[in-house]
Amino acid sequence: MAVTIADVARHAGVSIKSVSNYLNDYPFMSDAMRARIAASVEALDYKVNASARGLRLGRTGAISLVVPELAQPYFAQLAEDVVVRAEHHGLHVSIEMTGADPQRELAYLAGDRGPQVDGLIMHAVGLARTSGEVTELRYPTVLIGDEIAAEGCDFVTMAHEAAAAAAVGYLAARGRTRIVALGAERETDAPSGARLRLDGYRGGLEDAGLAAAPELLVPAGLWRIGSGRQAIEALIDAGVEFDGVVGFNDSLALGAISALAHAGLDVPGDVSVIGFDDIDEAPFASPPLTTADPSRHVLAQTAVDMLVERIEGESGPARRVEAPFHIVERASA
Amino acid sequence: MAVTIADVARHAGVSIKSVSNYLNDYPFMSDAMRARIAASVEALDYKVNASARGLRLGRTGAISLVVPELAQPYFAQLAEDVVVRAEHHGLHVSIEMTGADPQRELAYLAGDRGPQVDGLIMHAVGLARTSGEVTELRYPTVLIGDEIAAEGCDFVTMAHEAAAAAAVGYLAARGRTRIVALGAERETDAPSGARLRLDGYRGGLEDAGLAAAPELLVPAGLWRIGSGRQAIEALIDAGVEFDGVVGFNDSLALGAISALAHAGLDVPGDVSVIGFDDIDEAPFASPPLTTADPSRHVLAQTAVDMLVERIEGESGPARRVEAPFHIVERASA
DNA sequence: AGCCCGTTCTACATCGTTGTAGAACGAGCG
DNA sequence: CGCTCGTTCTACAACGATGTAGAACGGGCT
Repeated sequence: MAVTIADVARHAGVSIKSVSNYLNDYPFMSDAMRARIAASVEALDYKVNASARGLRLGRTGAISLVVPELAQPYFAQLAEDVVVRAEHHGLHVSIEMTGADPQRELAYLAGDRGPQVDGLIMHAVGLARTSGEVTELRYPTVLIGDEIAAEGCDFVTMAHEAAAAAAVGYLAARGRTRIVALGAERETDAPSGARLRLDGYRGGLEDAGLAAAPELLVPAGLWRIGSGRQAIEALIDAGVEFDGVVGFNDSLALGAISALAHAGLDVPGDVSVIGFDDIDEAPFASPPLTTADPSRHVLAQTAVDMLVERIEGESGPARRVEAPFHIVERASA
Repeated sequence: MAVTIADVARHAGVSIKSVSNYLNDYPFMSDAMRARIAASVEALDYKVNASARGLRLGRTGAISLVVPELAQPYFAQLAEDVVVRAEHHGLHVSIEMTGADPQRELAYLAGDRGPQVDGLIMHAVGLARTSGEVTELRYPTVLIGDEIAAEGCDFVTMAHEAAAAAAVGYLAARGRTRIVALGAERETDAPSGARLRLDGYRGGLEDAGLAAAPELLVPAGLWRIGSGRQAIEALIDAGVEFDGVVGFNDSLALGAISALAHAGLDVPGDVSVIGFDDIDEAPFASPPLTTADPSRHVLAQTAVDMLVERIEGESGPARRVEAPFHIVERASA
């Protein structure tokens, strides 16, 4: 049986509450008592029981981070940023995966899945593509990246549209005229990140005076490197002409580079490629990947900080923060 | 205030214990009662309080996964495998990072850091390089990857040595004679993965009748793509001749490919590169990365399953499982 | 009828912690 | 001396769930 606060109290010859006070840095305590208790804690190797404390305080000291897949570099790196920032607030992070399934995303928001936590950070991509309203929220919640129709929860989002437009502009300025949108989805009304990036792509084309061509709108399922590779291979096989690719994330762009290299095409000689996210691997691709950086660190940090404020009782209206972006110039475009 | 089991009982007009029985699928209950309670649970949107249940049962329903960095693809993908397998057992996973710091690794093992959980899976790399004995274990623990001197905890490890030797053999069979060990550490007595891979490298060299050369032993700090790139750039700058690289993980190997491409060297024409891990990105590098696959999925799955057995009371002697490896042939070597 | 037994339900104690209320103490004041 | 006040400590209740013990019931047996 684990050693409890009562064991420590007995060992130190003091009351249970005094031990509790010691553990919680209660200021009105003699140094002698503090020392006695410290010695007993040490001697018995006492550790507080988080369940009991959680029950008493109504807090668990943990938050959930819900993402589609951890294996995607962008989400893994986001998760690392979130874990580090949460630790800064003394919180632990339980990580859950949805596979971009809207049902699962909903279940996490409603608290039907996942561990009990004090708050939730979710990067919803499945739900963002459907247009239902989410009303059931079990915990203080911060949504990251994509926006969904949900009441009273904070958003930390990125400049999907402006960044995508800038990426297209970047390619157009370098003389590219047939630019693929890699990751383009079928139409939805919901303002998902994917949809906004597509809007930005269209806007960028228009700004540059380029014609839109439906065959250049290439969907890619889950935005993994393998999907990007397959999609571009298929495009080449189909004989579609193109001289630029905007990958809607870096994994897709890296997949495109892989497909182009395989087909014997030069990047950026024959085709320029630009990505989105600036994942850690981007500088090391061949060629190094030019990309739109939506400030992942800022996103993660802001999301955690906002969530902590909510957990601590902040009850103002729902907030919306948009992180800045900038184009990181490398050699692929 | 959240709705409790007592609220449900009152609403349904039954005792608290009956609600508890319902929630725990107690078999001796009339269907009428079951239905009444189900309706009340639904009506009040009742969710069990994990802290209270945890306090009563002495279980939290969560395990910790402790890794050096989540941003490294290998650990991210391992984490995904662990989360998926844990979910299969109804467990949640809290992820912690150590930055490979032995002090932090120790603190997690001793339960001085991290949330309260039912068990711990750790990929220790800092501790594996020191040779102290670890005796304090707070939870049932499974160590993954590297072995450390710890009493009574299960290991799930991989064929570090044999795989590294096979990788060297693979390059040697293709006529490579000056083979770099990328990720070689300074000597330690502790049988860390890094050390075992180096031993395997040496053995492979010997088997192939090749001479060892100290300038081909290249350390790389944290095994990230950037470290691999830097190390190989420095090697080229120093004028060291080599025609093969064994990356001690895939990120390092990918960094090597990046450095070689940057220097205008052809892979595998001028230099063959082989990695270790078979991360998801390996097939999509230019050229696709040949690598030693230590069966990451098996590792993760076995670790979780063994931990679950321990949590459920299995008390046999410490076990040691070694996952098989095989070389995945692609184009980089 | 009287008994046992399985089913169905309830009351109560308990897990380990922290908040509340208040006791005991000495110092400072009139 | 008697009072208040701040400090230091203690006893007890409470958080929300589950295990134990046992009550009440009806059916089947002798």
